[in-house]
Amino acid sequence: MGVKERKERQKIEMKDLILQSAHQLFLEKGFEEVSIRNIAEAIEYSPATIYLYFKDKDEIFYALHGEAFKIFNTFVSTIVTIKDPLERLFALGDKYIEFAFLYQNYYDIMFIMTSPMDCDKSSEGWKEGETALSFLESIVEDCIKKKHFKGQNPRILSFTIWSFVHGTCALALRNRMKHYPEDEREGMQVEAYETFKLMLKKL
Amino acid sequence: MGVKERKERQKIEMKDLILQSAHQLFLEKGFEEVSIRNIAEAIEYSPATIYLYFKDKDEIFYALHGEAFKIFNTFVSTIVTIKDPLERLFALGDKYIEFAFLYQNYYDIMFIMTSPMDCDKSSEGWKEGETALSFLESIVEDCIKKKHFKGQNPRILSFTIWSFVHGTCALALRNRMKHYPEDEREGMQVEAYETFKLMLKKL
Amino acid sequence: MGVKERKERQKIEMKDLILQSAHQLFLEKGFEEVSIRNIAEAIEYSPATIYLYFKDKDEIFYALHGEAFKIFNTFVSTIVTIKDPLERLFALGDKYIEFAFLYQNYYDIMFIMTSPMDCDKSSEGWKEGETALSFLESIVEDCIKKKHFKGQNPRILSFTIWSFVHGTCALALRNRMKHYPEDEREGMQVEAYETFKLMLKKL
Amino acid sequence: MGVKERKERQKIEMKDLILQSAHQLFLEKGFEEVSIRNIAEAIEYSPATIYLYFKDKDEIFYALHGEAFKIFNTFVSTIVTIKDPLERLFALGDKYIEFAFLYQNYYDIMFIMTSPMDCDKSSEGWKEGETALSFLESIVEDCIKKKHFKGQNPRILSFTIWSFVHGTCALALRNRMKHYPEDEREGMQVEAYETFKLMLKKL
DNA sequence: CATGAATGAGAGTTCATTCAT
DNA sequence: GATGAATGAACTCTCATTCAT
Repeated sequence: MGVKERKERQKIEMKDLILQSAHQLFLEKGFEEVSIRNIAEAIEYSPATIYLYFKDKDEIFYALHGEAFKIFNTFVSTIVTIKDPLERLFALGDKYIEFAFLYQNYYDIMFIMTSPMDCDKSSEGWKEGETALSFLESIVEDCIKKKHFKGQNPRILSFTIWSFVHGTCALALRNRMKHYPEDEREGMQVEAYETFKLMLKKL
Repeated sequence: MGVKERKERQKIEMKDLILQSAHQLFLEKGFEEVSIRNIAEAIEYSPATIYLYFKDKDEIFYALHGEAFKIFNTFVSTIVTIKDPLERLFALGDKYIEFAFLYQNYYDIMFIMTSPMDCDKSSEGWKEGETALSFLESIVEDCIKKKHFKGQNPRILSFTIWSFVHGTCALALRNRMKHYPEDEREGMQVEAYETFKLMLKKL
Repeated sequence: MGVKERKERQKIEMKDLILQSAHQLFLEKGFEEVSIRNIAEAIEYSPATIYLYFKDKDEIFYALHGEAFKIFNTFVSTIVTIKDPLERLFALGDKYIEFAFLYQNYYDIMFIMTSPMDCDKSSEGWKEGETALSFLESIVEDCIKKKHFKGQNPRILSFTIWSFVHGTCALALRNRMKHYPEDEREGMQVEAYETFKLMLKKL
Repeated sequence: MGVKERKERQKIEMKDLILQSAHQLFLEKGFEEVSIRNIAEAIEYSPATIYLYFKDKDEIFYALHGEAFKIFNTFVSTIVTIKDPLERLFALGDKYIEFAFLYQNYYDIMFIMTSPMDCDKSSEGWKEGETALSFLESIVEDCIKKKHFKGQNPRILSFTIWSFVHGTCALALRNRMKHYPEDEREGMQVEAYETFKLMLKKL
């Protein structure tokens, strides 16, 4: 019976290999530009092999979608050690923005891309998505417990915060800051977030 | 003598027909996924015909982009009559969000879609874009003159505001509010904006 | 009845205009690269207009074929004034080669291109072609009368000469001299012809 | 164990099949007029299949070009055994002309057809071309050593000879001897070459 | 007489996918 | 389990040509 398990393990390893390669290419070239062939070449297998592990191209990207959220959750979770809830909240924002720019293409899949997100298949991926959101909400609740954001509804406020950080990232990632001089854009991002934090503090 | 004019009009009508069709398809499938062939089929003309009216695929996109901004600017300009700058600012936000949901497709083209936006060709389309932005900035300046937002830089604050309203719209339009019950989503939008306005007031 | 003639004349003028334009473009861009559209644009008429004067693209090129020979014959005829037949023959060779490089694309139609030369339509064009050949043969005959080329058959010798000059031009025009350094090619052409003339003299 | 080899062989056979088909079509219609689709249809495969064996249209041409030169060099090399250099030279001419008529299509590709010959890619194909030329030049040099062609530069003289033989072949292959009665054409070829040889002897 | 509008056909090329081996 | 070979369908774009006006 060890055989079965070994096979199982190998299958998973191969899937991982494919996903990693796809991930890599994806970051380098963007979603549309990556072809099954590219992925296959990168791992030095034939395109046909890919189909032994994934039904079609979409399935690969659903998998990546799930993975993206896993990476995100891990990336962001380092802040749990921060005691003060407000500081923790601010640190979460930092991390969120950092992630968006570090893993631009993942961020894009997670929060911007249209494509096959609507389908039910993606439901697995979204489990992770909800985790992320709950994480934010629980921190906001902690803040409220500590007398911040008096009178605010944690869900609404969380969504407000999310809206801001997403907006600032999405505008940048989708190239909508061109009218600002190139060398100022990054600074503007930072300062806008500072401004938003100030607003939160005063709330 | 009306012949020339009629032809002129027909030409414009045809361009419009193409644009509308393209518009529709871009939104259903995304820029990359729409082909000249698709557009042609949709309007029941041959692909070659498209090229009589638009140089290439990009040109179609730029045309839509430009159009969208024109509509946007008109739509939003009704608020100029509001005396109080803070109220004017809030009304602008209302209008912005209203526009995003009323003209979802245009909004998408303007602020979300990936596209050949990087090229310089788009400069024309972006004139209108800058107009929109300056409009926001001037209102924020007016607010500052009236002693609101003490110590804030109008450009940064404008970008902060834009980030929020864009974020809230983009999450909704791109279907990222699925974990909220469907009948609450709209309300959350509204309340988040209320919260944000409150934050601005306290700033 | 003058009306009919005027119309006739105008028709010919228009045909000429088209041919001239085609000629021009043809020299600039080469046969394959010229489109009906190009020609139409150049004379500031619509493509459809071309079809009022020529049945199709081929017909234009048959016409050019005929014109090419006319130009060739005119170009070459200046040498008739040379008294000495051997010098006249040599001058003919000079002119031939000069023509080939001056009107590369015409030369190509006349002597190299495959295309529709086989068809019977081109018979008109070939009348002129035969004129050119007879011209050469008559000069060779003159040389023989003057005791050159003892014992040679003028037709054969004419063909020998034609073969050489054509060969040297065809190799150059069809880019088969690339292994010679670029700056030597022209010199080689000249010297090869000098060598050939020397051979003729010694014959 | 023969599997790998069989596959190898099949691959080569397929390449050959494509080349032969392309070869055929190029000659019937000319390089520009042949499409990948044509070739594919001719061998009853899909267009995409062609791309499994050749990078693009050009590569097919280069392959044919190279092949042609290889055959040519082999065909012509039989004359090396001839002792007397002048006779060897004349025999080379015979072989050249024989090749041209025996392998009309290859000759056309090698020396007549327009094509993407200008690119550097063709360098491989041209190695063989240069071999052919050096071969001629070395024979001419041998002749000179034996006191023929007094005072002549071997490169120039070689090009002169090449020009003649090419000219005579090219005029025939490209149907420019129509004004000579059909049954005389071959004889004229032969006699013209005889005349040329006589000229060389007297040089 | 001239043309604007339209198109069918075709170019080269790439891709996701399948299937016999 | 892995793949080489193959393909159908699609892509953007250009061209010669037609026809109603």
